Amino acid sequence: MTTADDTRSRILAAARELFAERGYAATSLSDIAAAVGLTKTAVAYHFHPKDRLASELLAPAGEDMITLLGADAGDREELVTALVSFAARHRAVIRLLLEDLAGSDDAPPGSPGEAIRTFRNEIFNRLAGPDPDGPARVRSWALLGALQWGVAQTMNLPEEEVETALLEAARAILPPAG
Amino acid sequence: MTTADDTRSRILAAARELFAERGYAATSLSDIAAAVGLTKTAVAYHFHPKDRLASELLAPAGEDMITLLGADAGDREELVTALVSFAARHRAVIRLLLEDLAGSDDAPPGSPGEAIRTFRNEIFNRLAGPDPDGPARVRSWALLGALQWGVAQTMNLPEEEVETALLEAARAILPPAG
DNA sequence: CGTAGTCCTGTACGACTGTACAGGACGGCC
DNA sequence: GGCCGTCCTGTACAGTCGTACAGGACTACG
Repeated sequence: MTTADDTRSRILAAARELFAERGYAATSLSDIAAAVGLTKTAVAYHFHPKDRLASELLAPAGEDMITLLGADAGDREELVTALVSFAARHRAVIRLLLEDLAGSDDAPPGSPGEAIRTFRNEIFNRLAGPDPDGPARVRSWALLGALQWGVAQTMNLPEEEVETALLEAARAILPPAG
Repeated sequence: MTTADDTRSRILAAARELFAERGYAATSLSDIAAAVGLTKTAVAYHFHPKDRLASELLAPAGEDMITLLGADAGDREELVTALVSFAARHRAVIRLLLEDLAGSDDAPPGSPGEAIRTFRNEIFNRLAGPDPDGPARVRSWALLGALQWGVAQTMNLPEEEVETALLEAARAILPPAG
C-alpha cells in the first residue's frame, strides 16, 4: 500500500534528520512522531523496537562497510580515498555510525552497536598501521574526527564538493607511513 | 572540611570521566554516585542542579576561552596554535565543550550552552574567514572535528605529545588563506 | 453484506530521570 | 550536656522514556 510505505519513508526521513542533529539516544519516538504528525505509538507500530529505525537507516551503509573492509588492507592512500567517499555518501547517518552506536557504553554482544564499534576500530587500525606510536594514533583519530565533522556539519553543500575538499584534508592528516 | 571537599573532588573526577566517555545527557546522577560509592541524592546535594556539575568542570576552560577570543582575530596560524593548545589542555572536557553543550538543541537563552555554542561558531568563523566558500567551510569543520577526536581518544598519551602531533595535523588541514 | 487485514489512536505499564523534603549521624562550640 | 550546622540517606514526586495491548476506522476481498 502506497500510503503505508509513504509514512514509513517519512518516518525514516524525519528520524534520519533528528538523529543527525540531536543524536540517537537524545531523540525520542515522540520527537519523530511530532515531526511527521503522528503519535509515538504509530511510529512504534512501523519500527519495532526503536533499534529497527537505526538498523534500517544504516542498512545501505552496511553494504559499503563490508566492501570497505574487503579492500586491500595495505594501501592506505586508497583506503583514505574510499573512506572519504564512504563518509560523504552516508553523511546523513555518519553520526550514528561513528559516535552514537560505536561509542555506546554497554554494547550487548551480537548487537549492531558492537559490529559498528569493531568496524570503527578496524578502520582505525588500518589507518594507524601495526603497532602505532603516539603521533600516529593522534593523527588517525584526528582523521576520523575530521571525516565526521567535515561531512556532518556541511549538509547543505553538494556531496561532491564536500568529498573533494575533505579528501585533500584527509590526505594531509594521514599519518606518515610506518 | 577536608572530607566534604574531598568527596566533591571525587564526584567531579568521576563526572568528568563519565561525561567524556558517555556524554553529558547520557550520564545520570546515579551513574556518578555509583562510581564514587554514594547515593544520587548525595551527588545532588553537592551539585545542584545537575548543570552545576558541567559548569564547575568547565570553569577553568572558560577562562581560556575568553583569552582565546581576545587574541588577534587576523592571524589564523596563531589561532590554530592556541586552539590546539587549548584543546590538549582541556581534553578531558572537550566533548562537553564542542558537542554535548554546543550541539544542544534547545539552548535556553542565557544558559551556558548558548555561550558555548556562540564560542564554537566564533572560532569556526575565524578559521573559515569572511564569506567562506564550500571547501573552506568543510576544512574548518574538519579541523574542529580533528581537534576533538584527536584529544578525546588519546587520553592515555602524554598531553605534550598529543599537542605537538595534533598541531601538525591541524596546520595541514587549515584552509588556505582567502 | 460480511469478514479479514492493515493502519493508527488511546490508555496503561514499569523503568528511569532530576529534584524536593524530612530526618539521622556526626563534630565543634557555648 | 545542649545546640547547631554540615554531610548524607531514604522516601517520594512529576516527568519522560520505550513498549504492550485493546479497539476503532478504513479498504479489499469473498
